[in-house]
Amino acid sequence: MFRAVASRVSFPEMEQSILTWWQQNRIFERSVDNRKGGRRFVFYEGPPTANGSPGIHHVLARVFKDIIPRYKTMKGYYAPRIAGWDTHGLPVELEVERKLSFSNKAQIEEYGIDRFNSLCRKSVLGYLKEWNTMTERIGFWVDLEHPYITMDNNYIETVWWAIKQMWDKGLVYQGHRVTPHCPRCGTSLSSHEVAQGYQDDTEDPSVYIKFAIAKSLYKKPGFLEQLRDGYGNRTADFARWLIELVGSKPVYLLAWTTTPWTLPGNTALAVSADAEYSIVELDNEYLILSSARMGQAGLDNMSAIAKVKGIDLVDLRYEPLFNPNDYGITVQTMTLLNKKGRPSADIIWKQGGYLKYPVITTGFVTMEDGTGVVHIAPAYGEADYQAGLDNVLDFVHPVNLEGKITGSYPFSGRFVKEADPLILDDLKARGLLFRSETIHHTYPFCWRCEAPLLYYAKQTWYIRTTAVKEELINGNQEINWYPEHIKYGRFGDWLKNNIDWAFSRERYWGTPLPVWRCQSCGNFECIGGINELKNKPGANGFKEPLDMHRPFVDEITFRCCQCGAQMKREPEVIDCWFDSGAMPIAQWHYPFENGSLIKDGRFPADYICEAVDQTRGWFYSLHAISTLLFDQPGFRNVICLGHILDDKGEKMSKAKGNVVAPMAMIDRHGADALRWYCLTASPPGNVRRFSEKLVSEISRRFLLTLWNVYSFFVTYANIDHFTPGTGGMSEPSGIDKWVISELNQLIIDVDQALEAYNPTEAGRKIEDFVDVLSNWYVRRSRRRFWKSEDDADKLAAYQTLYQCLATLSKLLAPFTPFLAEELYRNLVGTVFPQAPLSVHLADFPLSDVTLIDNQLSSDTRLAMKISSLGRAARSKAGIKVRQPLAINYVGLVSTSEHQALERVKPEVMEELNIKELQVIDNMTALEEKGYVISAEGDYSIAVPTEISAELLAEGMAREIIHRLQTMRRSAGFDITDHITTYYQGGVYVRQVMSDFAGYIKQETLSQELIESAPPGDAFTDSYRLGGHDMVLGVSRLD
RNA sequence: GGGCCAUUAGCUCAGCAGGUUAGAGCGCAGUCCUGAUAAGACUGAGGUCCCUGGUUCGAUCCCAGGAUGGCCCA
Repeated sequence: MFRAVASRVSFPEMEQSILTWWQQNRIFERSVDNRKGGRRFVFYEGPPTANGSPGIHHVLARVFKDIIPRYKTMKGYYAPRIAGWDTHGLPVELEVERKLSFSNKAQIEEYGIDRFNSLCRKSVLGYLKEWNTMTERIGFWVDLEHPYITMDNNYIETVWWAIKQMWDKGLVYQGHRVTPHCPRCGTSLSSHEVAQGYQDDTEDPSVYIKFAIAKSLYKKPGFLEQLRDGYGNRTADFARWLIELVGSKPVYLLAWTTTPWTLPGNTALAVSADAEYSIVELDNEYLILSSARMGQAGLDNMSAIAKVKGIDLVDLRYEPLFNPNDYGITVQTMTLLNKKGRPSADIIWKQGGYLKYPVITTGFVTMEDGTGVVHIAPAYGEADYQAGLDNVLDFVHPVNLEGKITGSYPFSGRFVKEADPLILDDLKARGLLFRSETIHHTYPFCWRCEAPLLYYAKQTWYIRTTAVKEELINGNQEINWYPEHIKYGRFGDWLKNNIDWAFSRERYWGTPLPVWRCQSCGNFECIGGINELKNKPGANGFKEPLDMHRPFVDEITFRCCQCGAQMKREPEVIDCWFDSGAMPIAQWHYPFENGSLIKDGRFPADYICEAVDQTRGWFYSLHAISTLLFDQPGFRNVICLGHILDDKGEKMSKAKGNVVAPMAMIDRHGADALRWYCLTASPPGNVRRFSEKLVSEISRRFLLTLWNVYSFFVTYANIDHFTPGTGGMSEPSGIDKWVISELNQLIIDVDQALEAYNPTEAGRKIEDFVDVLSNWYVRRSRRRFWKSEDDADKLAAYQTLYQCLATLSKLLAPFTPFLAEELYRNLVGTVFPQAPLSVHLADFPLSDVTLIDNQLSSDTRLAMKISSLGRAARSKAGIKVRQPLAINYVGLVSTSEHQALERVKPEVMEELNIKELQVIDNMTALEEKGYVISAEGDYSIAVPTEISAELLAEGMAREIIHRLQTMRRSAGFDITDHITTYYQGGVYVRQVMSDFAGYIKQETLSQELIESAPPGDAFTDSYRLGGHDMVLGVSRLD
């Protein structure tokens, strides 16, 4: 006997009891351990931060993370999975800062880094319980008892080891980087924070500045000759030509900017190599600007005295607007290797005591705005900085971290925005301001204090990822991306444009940068482990128990191996993306423990899954670190999920109040419903609109339908004491063979789709199958289950439906683990004691291809099609299906389908309640005879509207049966109860009752049909059917 | 400003080497069936396949340009 199954079900309650059972029997652990001999399947969990409540997008990710390893486990793979928590980083610090109402770094230092970090440590796992509850409740199987945690000493030690590896290969260096900086908070902001603070319609100056060509320099005796030696004839000849052209009049390059305060930092002007530039005369002076931009600069009607290409202007020298040497500002040269290989020329300039200030070309000069001559200040823009490196420009930075001008300028000491008008006044007085206006544009502000952000070059530690750029790109070839376009799209482009990874942060709560610097000679040393640090000569400052975080690690010093002075740690911590990217090794404390993990198959991952925003986050850090350390990608297959929006297509945010709480959704609809929604509602890579309506719809349409089939099966199987695997010979009918054929095809389809990391397609196939199982197989086979004879046909029906449900439980196990378990334990567990205890310990079903019958499949499709058309025609004619009809005629275009129709004829006849079905060529003739025709595509069907008295009587009998059945149920009788039926009516009713007595008795389990008023205790009702009044009554027999 | 993705019925989504009449579910209107019953089936209404060009005998599909939305980056 199966456990009785009610047709009504609370999925959340059912799931809870399954959940408890799993925990009691440690099913997850066993599902993993059982497969220990099998091939490894490696899944990496991208660690979330548990300092906030999990959202619906986390559920989406976890469902997709879960399904593949579950499937692989059932396919025989050994797939241990470890949970992980990301615990470091600015978001954690900001959360704590908010709690303490801090607004800048000075307050943190004042408060004490130790106290601050201990609050971070407490705060970061504050929502761990909620996360674990959610994770377990949705059935995401991952080892939550032994998670990796990025703030653990062991984890940090591996990260140090990784950095040291890179250090030893010369891949770690200190350089400058331009970052968005909040002058009020005194800190850099992450790109995420910057994105939050853009304000449209910000008013800023829009000014055109004249940069004077350094004529006096060119006129110095011997200078052009020197230039010719250093830079070649072209540069010298062009300079000479220009000087001669303008004669005694001054000549200016006209540039445009919206940030006058960056002008003192200007050290170059950029032009577009291919663009045409005009030299125009105005008020006894000459201006050079892009021909295409003259209109916007107010020079519409000017005619050029000469036109040149941008490339001609390159290396032309101009006078600084503010010579830094005059204002006490240090000039640095951007020291990286000069890629152009012309050191000699720079030496000439420097020896002459001249500033460099050249015209250069860059790719980013546009003709969209400005003058086609772009002001370059390497200290104040990322592109400018890069241009500075490429061209070995001078570097001038007269602004401090509070955003105030330094040096001895007339506007020194002012905040940059306040300095803007003073700078313009100064330039105007010297005749260098060509035009001054204002514009409205988008500009970033600090999201906390609303100060305008300034882009500064700051000192930062880098990992030279560009050194392995080719390897990164080649490694990407081996990764299967789902959806595919990410591979050469977003991710591929990112790799193609790879720049070195600025991985240090001037913050507090993070993995400390393991670099010590000698306070005397400046020698750097990188430390790759705790023992290494302890064994350093003169190592000092350790505290037990060891905490590798700041400020404790800052206390540790040792002796410089070069000069013997004290080595102190550099103050930075590292980017938390490095932490998570190092998880393949750090979760195992490699190489201090688990030294074999690279060789024993624990690296790389076979599968990872996160949302699309991780392309530049975890996907990249994982790929980069794996490539840097082991010269291979860290993962082989990745599902990249789209984002979730609310039902109106808007981003979910706490401020808007449209955030969906996953647990509430699960409490109402169950985890399986939510899982099924996530897996099948839309392709994983797409943006999706979430709405509770869709979840409940899925629950109704799919889960409840399946449940009803299951409940139907169990109810009748128990009545008939059906026990799978026992009993005599069965005789599978056509429809049995058909559904078994569909089932075996389904196994193939689902298997292939999951193998191809496409759960959505796999799920949709299952949906289709359950639909036809319920609405064709069960509906059409129902009578076979409740007929009274226990024959081979009935047995076949039970065996068939049993096989479908038992197989479905296994196919569904990775998708809806709870419902699958419920089905399996009741259908399989109760009957086969030797079978695996849980569906999740079972093997994935194997298809028997010999049972797949394509002809049967297409025949049945035809039967469905014709039946559907037949019902449509009846509907049009107003004839109920319950009314038997003598004949229907079918029109078919394809002659091959004539035979097919012959094969399914009995089924269609039964489905349409007709006595005969014939193929006919000429439909129009029938139409003239009053038949009602319904047609679609190549198919048509005709139904008669005239019905014989005999058939009408039969229809009446069926009508009466229907009423009696309804009464039985209303009276509360059991399905198997036998009854006595009473009736009263006219002659016609009496005739029908007697003509169809056997049929009526059989269908309604009536012992007798008695024509009399029903006794008082009978359930009674009166009807008017087809114009005939009658009273019916039913009473139960003991 | 650049890159990627999406745009098909009121909503959520399928679809198509380019091929006659583009589908499903929900919702709506109507009908039916029923011992799966707080289910189910059928029918109907509902479409500029985002727009404009191009390629083609033929374009929802391929190409170019544009619009809108989303994401990433500036």
